[in-house]
Amino acid sequence: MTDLYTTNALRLLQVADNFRDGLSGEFSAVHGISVNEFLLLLHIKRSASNRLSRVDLAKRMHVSASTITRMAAPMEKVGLVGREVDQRDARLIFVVATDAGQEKLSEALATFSKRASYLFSDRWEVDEVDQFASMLGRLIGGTCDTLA
Amino acid sequence: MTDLYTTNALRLLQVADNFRDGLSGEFSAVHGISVNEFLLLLHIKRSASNRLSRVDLAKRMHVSASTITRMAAPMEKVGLVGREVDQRDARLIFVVATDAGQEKLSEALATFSKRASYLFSDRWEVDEVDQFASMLGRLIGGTCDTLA
DNA sequence: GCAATAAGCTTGCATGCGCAAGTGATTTGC
DNA sequence: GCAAATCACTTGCGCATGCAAGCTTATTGC
Repeated sequence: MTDLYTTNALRLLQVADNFRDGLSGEFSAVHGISVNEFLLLLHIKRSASNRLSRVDLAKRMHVSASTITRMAAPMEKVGLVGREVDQRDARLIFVVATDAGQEKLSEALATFSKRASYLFSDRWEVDEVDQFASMLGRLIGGTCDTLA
Repeated sequence: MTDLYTTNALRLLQVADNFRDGLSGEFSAVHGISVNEFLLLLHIKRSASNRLSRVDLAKRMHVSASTITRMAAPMEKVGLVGREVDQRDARLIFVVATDAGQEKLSEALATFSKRASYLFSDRWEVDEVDQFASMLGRLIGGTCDTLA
């Protein structure tokens, strides 16, 4: 049949898909944002100075720069994020979270954590969760700016 | 900060994204198919009778029925899949893999396995891989038709 | 200094996808 | 038996996204 590496990779994709799908539904219904909008806010909050340039966001989120432009526009309109310019480099336009944006992130993060708990807590021992975290940490490696 | 469940879920999404992105690039460059087209072929191969109806495929792949219709059309045109009708129920249109489709799947599966090996083998002990498989298996649960 | 190159961002175009409506085939209720 | 409901599939429409081209601003080479 197929080796264990392959099986693991397939299951990894499947589990992530399932989780993301469920999350997407609850996010749009309860908070009115998409998973990617949530991740955008989260990346900003986890950044060093609470703001990120568009290309920086694009790299961290694994999307193109144009996607960031088109994601940020409606979020500005709704008041979740604002823009700041760099004094030194007029090319840079930072995305910052407004108070409303931070509030929205906080609510969405609660939903996220709730679903994460459902995923693990019922069927897992505490030390297994620890070990799983360490395994995932190694899989992420140093390849990208880590979110968690 | 954030609890371990949340961290794990974030990392899970991140690892899956990374893997899928890399896979997508190599698939389109080397095999000329998308990840979803690969998964479609794989679902058919893993099915009981080497063929699946469109709604069946949609459920297993977590996409809408219209997506299957639109994915299958170009794959038929290129000769990777064919269609079979059910004698009993004229509504059903099964998707089957042609010889070329099975060949393509086989090549793509080799690429997939190679990348899966890269992901795990360098940094993992054998029994860790075992344990990871069991953990992912529990995360998938009985919620959906399993692919691996 | 100034031309050439590069970086950050935006926009036009094409693609992939979900949702809702439509069509034809089958099952159900009575 | 037949009308109504259900199911499998397709199609029109809108949204999200990547790629390539273009614009503006910085940097580099000389």
